Amino acid sequence: MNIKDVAHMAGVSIATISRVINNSAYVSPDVKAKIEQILEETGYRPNALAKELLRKKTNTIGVMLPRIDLGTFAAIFDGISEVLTKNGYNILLANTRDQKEEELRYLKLFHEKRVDGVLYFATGVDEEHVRSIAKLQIPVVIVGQAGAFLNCPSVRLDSFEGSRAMVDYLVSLGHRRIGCLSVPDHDINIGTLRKEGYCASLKENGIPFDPLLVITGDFEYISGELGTKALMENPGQKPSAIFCITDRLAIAAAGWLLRNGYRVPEDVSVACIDDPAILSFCHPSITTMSYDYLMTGTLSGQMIIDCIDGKMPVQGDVVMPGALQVRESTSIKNSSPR
Amino acid sequence: MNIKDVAHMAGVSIATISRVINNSAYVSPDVKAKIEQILEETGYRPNALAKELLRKKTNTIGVMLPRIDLGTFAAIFDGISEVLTKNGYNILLANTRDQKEEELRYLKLFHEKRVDGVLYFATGVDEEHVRSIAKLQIPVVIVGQAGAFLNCPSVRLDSFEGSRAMVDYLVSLGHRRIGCLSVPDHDINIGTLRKEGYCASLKENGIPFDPLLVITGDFEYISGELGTKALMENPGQKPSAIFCITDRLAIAAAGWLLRNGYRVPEDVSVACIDDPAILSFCHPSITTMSYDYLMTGTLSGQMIIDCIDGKMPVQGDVVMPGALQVRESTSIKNSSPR
DNA sequence: TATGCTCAAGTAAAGCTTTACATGAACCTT
DNA sequence: AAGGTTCATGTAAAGCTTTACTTGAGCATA
Repeated sequence: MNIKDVAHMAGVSIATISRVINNSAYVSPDVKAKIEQILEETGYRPNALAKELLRKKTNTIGVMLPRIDLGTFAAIFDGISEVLTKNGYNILLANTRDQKEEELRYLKLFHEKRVDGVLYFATGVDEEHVRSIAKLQIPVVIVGQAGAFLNCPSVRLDSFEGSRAMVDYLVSLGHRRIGCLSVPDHDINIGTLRKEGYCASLKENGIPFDPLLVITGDFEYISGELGTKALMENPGQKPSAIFCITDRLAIAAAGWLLRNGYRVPEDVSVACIDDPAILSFCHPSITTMSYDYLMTGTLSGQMIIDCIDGKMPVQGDVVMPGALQVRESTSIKNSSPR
Repeated sequence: MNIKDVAHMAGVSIATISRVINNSAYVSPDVKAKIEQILEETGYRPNALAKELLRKKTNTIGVMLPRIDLGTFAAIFDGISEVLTKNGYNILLANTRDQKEEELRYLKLFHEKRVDGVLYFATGVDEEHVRSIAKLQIPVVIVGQAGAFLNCPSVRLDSFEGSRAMVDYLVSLGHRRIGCLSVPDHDINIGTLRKEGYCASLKENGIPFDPLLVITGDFEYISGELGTKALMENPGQKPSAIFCITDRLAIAAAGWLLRNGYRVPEDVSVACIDDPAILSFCHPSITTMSYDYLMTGTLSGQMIIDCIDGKMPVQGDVVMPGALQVRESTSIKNSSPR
């Protein structure tokens, strides 16, 4: 079923059908009524491929992100999809599941599908990626934590500052031995800046960096459990607080501590970065650095639209500030630990 | 930049370029080498719109789901995207955020974009939706909890049976007053069958249904908190166990109880349906009915591919069984409650 | 009545690709 | 040497839409 068939049924030319569908020119009332009836009966919908091929605009944005199942990414994505949808754009989602090869494959796909723009949650970034993205020749907005690059506008969470502020807060509670559950930093990723923030705070506060206090794992719960175990079974002095570079690690850390006879926060304080809703509702609720994820999403969505429309965004790089959320999982260092 | 430009640069016809790109026919080595070099230099990629328009196949699957930020949906989606990607399909994601109007809009979009098939996580289903879907004239696979309809193949979680088994389990622990945190059932949705399972178990076990024990909210944490509060401040006899129709409600329920001086599970047991990873790692870990979400996703992905390929799936309707996961949040009813 | 204008609808091109069919050169066979 | 194959590449159609331009009817004006 195409526009030609409809035209044939109505006994008019295809141009007239197009005019009725798009309401783009005057069509006499009786002809219009007849065509509308046929459209209704047949359920005909114009072929977007043909239209987009002609117009050279697909109204599609490629969204590349590493893991849609992480609460914070999902929340940002929600903001993105709200704005894009409201402005008539659709989303071609590339859920790379942290696989770099997939990113390159998807970049090719974005190119072939002629998306109007790309929202890029950077994870592993190297020369080849940068070249691939540049080849696209279309607007790109960087979203998330990785540093700005590629001369693209970006919306980023202030991970470094947030981490530093959080560790500062732990120090202000009297903690000096502060464990850190982190991730490998072979690529620019979410964790890198956060670990740097941790280090910066220690330095400012005159606390020597102890490599035994930093455990490197990944973003999964199990890593939080294993990391906490490693910290607490460390032959040296146990930490009185654990700083986790993301929420899942903190939940698992608190879980392991409670399950192994430690009290949270009386014996060990737990804090992290990122604030999915769960952190407020679990027990103990978890002290964290919260960012406005929905806003992060809507801003980046708006930014890519502006780029496409040729309006250079006034502010090229937006840095979203974190807000300290003090909850039940942190307290003043207990001078007589159990 | 299009194939014509490349042909011009290489001094050959567009057909030859196409043959090199698709490796679809023999091209003499020297010509091939030259073309490949030009392709590399220019970064040219063929326009998928034109190709798809010609071939009448978009290699795109429309995936409609109510909330990508729910852990279980995200997990199923992960399975879907794994299978589809592996088979050369792309995903046009419709994240409706529980809005029915959005569903209709997206169905139209799927039609216009000429997706090859649709994976439909049914939420609110009515006459108009059924008609709209039928109009698509393409394969549809129903995913999730809602009952089968539309004569489409489906992959569903056995919500009714899972809920009944869970409540049976609570009864086997000696619980007779079992609260239920549920959701409105004005549409066929996830919650409907689960509440029915709860009722069925009570009936089988000879426990009278008490409407005061059923609290209707929504899928958010806050609902779990408010619902638990309502149950525990109920002037009648308090429940000794709370059955939640989904995970977030259970986490919030446990949180509220612990925060208000109740012990879990000694004073009140908490159990639910759905098993995102968090339920194993929080404290207390939560007894639940677990489904194989990844498999649910891969199966439904495979099914839509089979439908597109004209292979009718051998089994039209797959029902995924639940597996009881007994964890820390449930225990034998305490005969002397605090 | 002849000219010109407006209106409603039609014609055809462009957008980019794949591929069936066509072409011409080079080689082989008898 | 004539005819037949094979090979390497070119030509052109089809897929479906939007829209600039064209057409012809009907009417108004001088």
